[in-house]
Order: sequence, then structure tokens, then C-alpha cells
Amino acid sequence: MREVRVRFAPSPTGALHIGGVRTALYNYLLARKYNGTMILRIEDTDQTRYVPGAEAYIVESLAWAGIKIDEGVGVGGPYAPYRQSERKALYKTYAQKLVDEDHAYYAFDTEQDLEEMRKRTPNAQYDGVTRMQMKNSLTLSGKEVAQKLSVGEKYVIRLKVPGKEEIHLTDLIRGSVTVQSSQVDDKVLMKSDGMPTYHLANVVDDYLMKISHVIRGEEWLPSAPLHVLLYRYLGWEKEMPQFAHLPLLLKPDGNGKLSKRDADKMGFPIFPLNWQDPESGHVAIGYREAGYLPEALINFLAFLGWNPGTEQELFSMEQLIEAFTLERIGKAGARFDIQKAQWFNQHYLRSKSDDVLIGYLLDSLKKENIDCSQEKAKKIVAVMKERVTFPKDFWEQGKFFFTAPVSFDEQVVSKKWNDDTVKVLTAFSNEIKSGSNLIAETAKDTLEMVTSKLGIKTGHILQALRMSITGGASGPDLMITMEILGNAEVFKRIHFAIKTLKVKVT
RNA sequence: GGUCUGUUCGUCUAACGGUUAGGACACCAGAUUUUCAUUCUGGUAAUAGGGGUUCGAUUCCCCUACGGACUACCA
Repeated sequence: MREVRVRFAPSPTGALHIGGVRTALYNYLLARKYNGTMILRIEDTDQTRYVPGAEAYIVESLAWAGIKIDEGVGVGGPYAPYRQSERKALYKTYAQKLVDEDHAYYAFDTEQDLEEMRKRTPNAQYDGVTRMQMKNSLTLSGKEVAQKLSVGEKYVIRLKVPGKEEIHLTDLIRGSVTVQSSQVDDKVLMKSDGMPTYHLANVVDDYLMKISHVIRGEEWLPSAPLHVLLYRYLGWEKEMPQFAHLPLLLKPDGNGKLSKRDADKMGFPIFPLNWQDPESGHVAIGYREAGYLPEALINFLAFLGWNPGTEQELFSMEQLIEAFTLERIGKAGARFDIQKAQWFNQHYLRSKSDDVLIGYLLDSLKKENIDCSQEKAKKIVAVMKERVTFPKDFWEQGKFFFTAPVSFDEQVVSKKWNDDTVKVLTAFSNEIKSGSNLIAETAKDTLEMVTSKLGIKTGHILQALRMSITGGASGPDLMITMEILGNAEVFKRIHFAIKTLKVKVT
């Protein structure tokens, strides 16, 4: 097998889509598995769609996800530059070579010319039959062409696709694909602004950078035959990389590929990191900011379209590298199911050390300007650990550890708040008020002592007690919660509840 | 419309001619938990349809249906 050199080649037109992260991941896994090289190339040949900040965003996203770049933008390498806009002159020489060898030609058609051509021919495309009706170096005399060129008239260079030929290519995922050349149009190779199109730049760079495998989204499959032609005419067929066209990520419901709109609608991120649209200023939430751990996202993404063939589902990056093969990538598009991502997240979150978890809580508290001792944080994390999916849950589901409730769960109030509960809670609070430092066991003993004295079942008032302390109907172990809060606070909260709720009851 | 491509539980998928069609997420039920969650146990649930080939098709071939991608001087 030849040296594995793969590239991830996004264009900096905005935030990196989550599907792009998966494409990058598969490239990376292959590179690592075979001790190859992972290259990041920026395909910024469309100056009209260039978005400042997008490149930096891509670099940061990959770094966060744990996808390391060996060569390319940001790190450099032997085939620099890795930004296509900086390689502009290169493409021109290859386009010229194609023209010289009669595999490409100049075309001077205006937008209007093209429009008219499309209108008059059904299923129109610029190809072997229509090109003879157009303004190009195939229909114009050499003199005319030279004249136009010297005057500086705008032109593009188009590939001269043969009329009747079968183009074969072998895709590592889809097997052999055959296309009739008559179905391929004379694609523009060089645009009138002097920039190459994707097709030319991609092929030239993949060749020059000695790319061994082109792993990209399925949307490129239809143009792959064109690329094969380009390799052939440039004389690089022997060095042509192997292709692997990845199945697409589909909407969670309905049909079509996953889009930002679906994500917004269903309430999950579609970008790895927060992305602020430079025009609208609107910020789209990222996986990182939503609380997804990179290892969870990676594990989740890896399984969208690939599986190891065993029943193991939990994989670290190292394990993925070990297990990954292109052969085990599926053919069908994969529906995006955020619930599975959450499950992975919960798993990876729990496997973090207590210190890390405590750090999450402390981070949240810092943002809220709340002080908290290490010991208290440790206790809270211990009791909350089994209940969280995201780092922020420690704070969001445990706010009551820091602020007393101001309102109470209405269901519990209507169902469980009655004279008995008030009786028990009053007695209980008085009991602990004077007692020594509250710990979970004594809280429990005290509560049972009070209820048995009053002849009321503990179970009946427990939810009311929780509600008076936390405001909610469910939460972590109540006795431990009270221990963390301490006598005085518990007493205060119970009395506040009795005071405010009495009005509602009677 | 044309070209390419795909189709196994609701979802991600396993089974590369012979299995009671397996696993995971989700869902449901039971147990544990004085709540909720966790955890444990169990359960519901799929080969798109029709033809072939074969002793035997989820698996190979054809047709149909339904998806998807592409069809720009965008990538």
C-alpha cells in the first residue's frame, strides 16, 4: 500500500458543518491507522463566498475535536502553501497545458449566451454537441481567439469532454461506478476571474500533494468521473488517489440532508463551536458550548455511517484508529439522532474524575458569581453525578444548593401540601433547628421520629419536604441535600414554604 | 426532467447463500431507589414490493416503488 496521505479540504464559507467534522474524522482515522499524514487544505477559490474568520473557526474546531493536522494551513509543510488562493498561478499552468494538448479550450460566452443555450436545448449542458454552437476556441478561428485574448476579453477555460466514452472509477465504498462521458458536461476549469474551479484545483492539489485517498461527501460522486478525466489528461492516472464517497448525514425526521434549519428546529447544534454570523451577528450554538465532550461527539460521529462489526460501541479516539477501516463504512445515508449523542455524552461525562466534575460546577458558579467551597462542591458533585448529561447540569439541576426556591412545583402543592405536611414540617424544622450539625442519617432519623410521633407516614410528606427545600418535585437524595444545605438553611426554607403556601391552602 | 446512488426494528446498525434476523439508542414493563434519575432484569419492534437464480435468499440478478445527491464561472 502506498503511503497514506489524506486531506480535509473545506472551503471557508462559514462555520464548519457537523458532517464536515465527520468527514475530517474519517480522514484522520485512516491517516493515523496507517501512519499516514493528515492534511488541511483550504479551498478558497470562490472569492465571493469567502467569510472572514471561517478558516480560523475550522482550525479551532478540528483542534477541539481532537483531530490533529500534520500538514497544511496553520502548521505548514513541504507542499505549502495550503490555501488555494495562494496557489493561483499553479492552476493556470496546468489549465494551459490542457488547452495546449487539446483537452480544454477557451470559452467567451456571456451569461446571456449560456442562458439562451439552456433555453433552446432540453436537458441542456455545455457539451460535445452544444459547444459547437457557442463562442469558444473550438468554433472561433485561431486569429479571432488570439484577438480576443490580446484585447483582454473575459474567458473561461473548459474541459473538452469526449463525446462517447465510458468512464470507470472504483469507489472504495460504492464499488465500481460507470458514467457515459456524454453525460458529463464541459466543466469550467478556470473562471474568468483567473481562479480555478473546485474541480481543477482539487485534482491539481491532490496530485501535487501526493494524496493517496480522497475521502469526501457523497455529493461529490457525480463529479468524480470528471476528476478521473482530469487525472487522465494531465497524465497522472497512475498517481490518481483512491476515492471513498461518504454517505450523507440526513435530517432526523422527514427527508433530505441535515441542515442548520433542522438543527434549530429540533434544538440541537449543527456546528462544533459557537459561530457568530458576521453579517447578522446571530450566534449559532456549538457542540462545545452546548456541553458536549469532544470524545462523545467523536464516538457518536464515528458511528454515523461506520461500525466496527463487533458489539462494542464505546470507542476512544485511539480505539477508533485501531478499529477503523474504509470497508466498514456503509452506503446509505445516516439519520442524525441527537438522543444517541446525548447518551454518549452522559457516558463520557460520568467517566470523568471527580476533580474534573467539580471543576465543571465551579466554572458554572463562577459565571454566576457564586462562591463555593471545595468541600461543598465535592459533596454536590457526588450526589449529582449520576443524574447529569452535560457539565452545566451540575449547576442547572442543582441551583437550589445555592439559592432558596422562590416558587414551588404546583403539582406537588396541589397534591401533597396539606395540614399533615405542615404539621410534620413544622415539627421537623423545630427539631433540627436546635440540633447539632445535620448529617444525612440524623436528618432521616429525625424525620422518622417526627412522623411516627404524629402518626403520619413518612412517604406522604416526603415530596412536600423536598419541594419546600428545592422548589421542585424531584432531585437528588433529599437527606444528603439537607446535609449539604445545613440546619439553618433547611429551617429557613421550610418556614418560608409554610409561610407562603399557607395562603394558598386555606 | 436527466445522470448517479441508495433501501434490515422509530433511529444507528450486525448478519459478506443456511441465524429463533443479533446489538445499541429511544420506547414500554418489572425490580431497586422513601421522589425523580441512575442501576439491574425483561419486553415491543425490521429485511420496501414483485419477479427470477438456488436445495435454500436479508445476502446474487431484474423490474417497480420510495428516498438521496448532482445537474453554476459554489464548493
